[in-house]
Amino acid sequence: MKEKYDPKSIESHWQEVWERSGLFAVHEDPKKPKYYLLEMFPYPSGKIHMGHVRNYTIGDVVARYKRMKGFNVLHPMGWDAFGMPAENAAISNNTHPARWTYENIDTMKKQLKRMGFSYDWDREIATCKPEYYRWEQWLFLKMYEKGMAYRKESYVNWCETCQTVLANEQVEAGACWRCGEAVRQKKLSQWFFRITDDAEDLLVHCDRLPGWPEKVVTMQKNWIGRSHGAEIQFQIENLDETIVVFTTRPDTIFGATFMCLAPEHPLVQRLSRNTAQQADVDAFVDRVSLQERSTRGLERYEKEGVFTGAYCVNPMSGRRMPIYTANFALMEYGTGAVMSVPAHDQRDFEFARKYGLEIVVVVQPEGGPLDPATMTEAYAGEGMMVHSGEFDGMPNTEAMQAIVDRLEARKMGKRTVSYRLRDWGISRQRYWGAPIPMIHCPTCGIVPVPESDLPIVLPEDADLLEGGKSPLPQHPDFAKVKCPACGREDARRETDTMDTFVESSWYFERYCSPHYDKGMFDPKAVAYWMPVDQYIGGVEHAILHLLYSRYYTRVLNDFGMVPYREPFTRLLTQGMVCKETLHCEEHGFLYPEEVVDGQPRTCKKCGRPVEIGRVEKMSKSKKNVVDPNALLDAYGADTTRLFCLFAAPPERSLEWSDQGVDGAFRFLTRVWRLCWMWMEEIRSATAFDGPMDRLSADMKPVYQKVHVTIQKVTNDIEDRFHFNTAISAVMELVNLLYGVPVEPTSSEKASVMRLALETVVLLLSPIVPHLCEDIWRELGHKDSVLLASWPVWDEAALRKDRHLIVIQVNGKLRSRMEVEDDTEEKVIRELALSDEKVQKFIAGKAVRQIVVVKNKLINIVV
RNA sequence: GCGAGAGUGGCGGAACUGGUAGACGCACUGGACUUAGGAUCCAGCUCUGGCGACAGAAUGGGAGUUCAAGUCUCCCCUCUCGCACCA
Repeated sequence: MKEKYDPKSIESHWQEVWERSGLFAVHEDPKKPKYYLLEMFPYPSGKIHMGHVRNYTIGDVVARYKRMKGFNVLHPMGWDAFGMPAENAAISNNTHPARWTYENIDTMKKQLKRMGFSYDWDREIATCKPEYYRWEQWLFLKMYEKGMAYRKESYVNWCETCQTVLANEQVEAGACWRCGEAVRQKKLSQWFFRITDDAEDLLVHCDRLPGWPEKVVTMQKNWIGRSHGAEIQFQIENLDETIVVFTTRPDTIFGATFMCLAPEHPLVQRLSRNTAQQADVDAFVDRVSLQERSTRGLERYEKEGVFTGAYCVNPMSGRRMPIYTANFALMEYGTGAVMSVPAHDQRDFEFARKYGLEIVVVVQPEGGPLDPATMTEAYAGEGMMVHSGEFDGMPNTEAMQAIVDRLEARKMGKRTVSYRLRDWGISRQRYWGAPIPMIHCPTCGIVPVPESDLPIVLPEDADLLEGGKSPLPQHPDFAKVKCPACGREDARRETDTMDTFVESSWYFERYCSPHYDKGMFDPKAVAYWMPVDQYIGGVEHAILHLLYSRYYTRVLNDFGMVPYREPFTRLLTQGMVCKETLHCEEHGFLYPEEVVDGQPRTCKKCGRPVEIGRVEKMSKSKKNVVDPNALLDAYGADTTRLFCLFAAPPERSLEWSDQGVDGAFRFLTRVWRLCWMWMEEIRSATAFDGPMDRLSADMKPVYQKVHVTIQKVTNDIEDRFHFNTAISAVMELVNLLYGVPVEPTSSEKASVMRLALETVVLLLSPIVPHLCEDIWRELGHKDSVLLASWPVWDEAALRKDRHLIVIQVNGKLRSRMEVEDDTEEKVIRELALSDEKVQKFIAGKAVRQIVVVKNKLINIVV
C-alpha cells in the first residue's frame, strides 16, 4: 500500500504534468459543442484572497465537469490591470504602477496555478497592455463618430482624496466607493457614453435573462429606474420662457402651488439676478450645490429652499406659483424642476409647512375629506378628484390620462418616460488607465486621433505626483501634439484616461482571440465562443460591471461586430466568504494568533477576555482573513477546494471554519485509504458493466448505490450547482464502500469495486482533481481523468423492487412496512390496516378515508 | 421608506413537483485498537417524559387551505443585502 495521502507531492507533480502536456489549451472545433465558462477576472491587487479561491473553484468544477461531458470548454483567465490602487501603491512604495501591477500578476498567477485551476493560460490578457487597450481606443473613435461618445460640461462627482471624477455608480451613500471620502460636486468637461439611449432596451431585456438570478435582474431594473409621466410647461411671469417639469402625477396638477428648481438649474441664477433675493439665492446655491453629497443624501436632511423672487403660472389652474430653489430638487433627474403638490407629496408637504405655502387637496381618499389645515402628512394614494375644475368627481387614475390629453391638445405638455439611469461618465483624471484618443486644437476644437496613430500609448516614464494627481498634463511629450486636422503645433492631447469599467466591458470577447491584431477580436472566434454560457462572480458587480458590459455589447452589436445583444446567458453570483471576528475591548479586532485559547479566551497583550464577534465578511480591518497560501501549505489545493464547495451552496455566504477544513481533509484521506485498500484487488480487474441481474445479493446494493450516486451528483452539478449535496452523496457512497470487506476475495467483488472506486474518482475529479488524477493513473489509465467521460447512470439500477411504505394515521407517522414494487393499493390497505401498531390507533374508531401514494405512503383518516 | 432574499438541532447545512424533518459534515459522548494519541474504526447524538418499548412537542410567531405543510395562502416579528429626497 502506498504511503499516506500527501497532497503536496501529488499536487505539484500533476500540475507540472498538466502544464507540460498543454491539457487545458482549447481551439475552435466546429465538431464539438462549445461551452464558455467565465469567472470575473481579478484586479491584480497583490495576492489572491478567499473570495477569489471560492469564485474560481466553483468555475473550475463546472469547466472540468463540462469537459468530461464532451463540451469544448473555453476557460480563460486574465487581469483587470488598470486602476487606482496601483497608483496609490506606487506612490507609497515609490515604484511604478506598471511594475507593481506586473509583479502582482506574477505572484497571483503562481497562486492560481497552485490551486490546480484548468485555465488556458495561452489566452491570458492584461488590460494595461497597449495591444489590449488600443482596440478600446479604436472603438472610442467609432463611438465618437456616431455620437455615442461625447463631451459635455457638467457637474460631476468629485473625490478630493482620489483627485478624480466618479461615475454615479461609484458613489455610495454620498461617499467615494474606494476611499470613503465625501463626494463633492465640481464642474468639469468630461467624456460620456450615451448609455441612456439604450436604457429602454437594457430594461426590456432584463426580462429575457432567465439564467440570471432574480435579485440581479431586479437590481438592474431599479438602477435603470423607468417612470412613466408627463413633461409639463409652466410659463414664467414677465419672461418669454417656460419651466419644464417632469411629473409622474399629472393628475395632481391643480394642487401644484409652488415650483422648485434644483440649485444647479440654469434658471435659478437668471431669475434672481438684480432682485432683492439675489444675495440669498447665490448664497444658498453656493452652499447646497457644492455641499457634500453625503449630507445632502442623508435621511434626516432637512428640506430647505429660497424664494427666487419670480413666479410662474399653473397651466391648468391658472394659479400664480412662487418659484423656489430647493435642496431636494435634483438636477440629474427629470428636468431638474419639480411642480410641488404639497397635499400629495411628502417632500413638498414638509417644504410647504416650513415656509407657510398653500396646501390644496385635489385627490380625496375614500375614507373622508382631507383638511389641509389638519393634515400631518401628504396623501399619495388614490381617490376622487376635487378642486380640479371640470375633472372633479373623476377617479384620479382616469384624470391622469384626461389631464395629459388636455395638456397635449394645448401643446403645454406631453407624455414622457424618465429614467434614473444617467449617461456613463468615463473620464478619469488619472494616470493608470487607457488614454482617451482625442486632441484639443485651438483652431479646430476637438479632433479625434487618426486611426493609424493608434494605440496612444500611456507613457511609462511618468512620475506620479503628490496627492495622486495625474502626471499626464505635465508630461513633456505626451500632451504636446500636432493637430491632425490643421497641423498646428500647439494642440494638446486629451490627458483624461478611461474608466476601468470600459476595459472590463469587453474582455470576454478578447479572450476568444487574445492575440488577434487586426481588430478587437476575430469575428469567427467570437461567433464560435460567444455568448458566455456561464458567468460567475460576486454580487458586488450586479449593477456596474454587468450593466456596462451589457451596454458595450449593444454598441458592438449596433456596429455589426457581434451577432448577439446580451453577453452572458447564465449568471451565478457567489456569496461572500465570512468568518467570526475576535474582539478585545482594549486592542480592538484580533488575529487568532493574538488570542490565548482557554475558557474564556483572552487577549495575549492585556489578558482581557476576548469577545467572539459576529460572522462577517473577511477583511483585513476585521482581522478575520484566512490566507489561501497558508491553507495550501497546510492542507493542499484539493482540501481547500473541497471545503469551499462543501460548506455552503455557492450563492450563499460561506462561513469559514477551521474544523470544517479538517473535516474536508479527513474525507480526502478516507477516499485515498479506501482506494489503496483495494488497489491490489482491482488493479487488474475490469469495471463491472452490467447487467445488474448477474450480481450476487452482496454486490447488487453496491452497484445500485453507485448509480444512484451518479445520478444525484450529475443532477446537483448540472441543474443547480449544488456542490455541497453532490459531495455529501459521494460521502455516502464512500461510507457504504467502507463496509465491504476485502476478504474473502472474488472476481465479482473486484470488478464491482473497480466500478465503484472509479466512479468515486470520476465524480470527485472536477472538485479535487489532483487526488483523483493520481488514483486514476494508478489504476492504469494512460490519459488524464479530465479526458475521461463523465459516468452515466444505469436506469435499471435506480428501480427498486421493494419500497418502504410509511403508514400514517391522521397524518401522523405510526408505522412502516416494506412491499414489493407496484403492490396493488388494495393489498397495501389491507396490510396497513392489519398492522399491529396501526391497530392501536384505529381501534374502536371509524375509518373515514384512506389515501394511498404509490410506493411511498398510506394515510388512514379516522 | 422602497425593492430583494433568508429564518430548520450545539454549529455549517439536507429535504427535487406538498408525502418518513434533520441527509452529509463539524462539535460532543461512549466504546474498540493502542506504550500513547488531537491517528483510525464502531456506536450514540432535536427537545421533553420514561430503565425501556414508547408517547408527546418541534422547521421565527399566529391563523388558514389540505387526508397530509419546512414546502402553498394571509398577517406579524427578526436578520442580511441592494436602492434611497427619483418629483
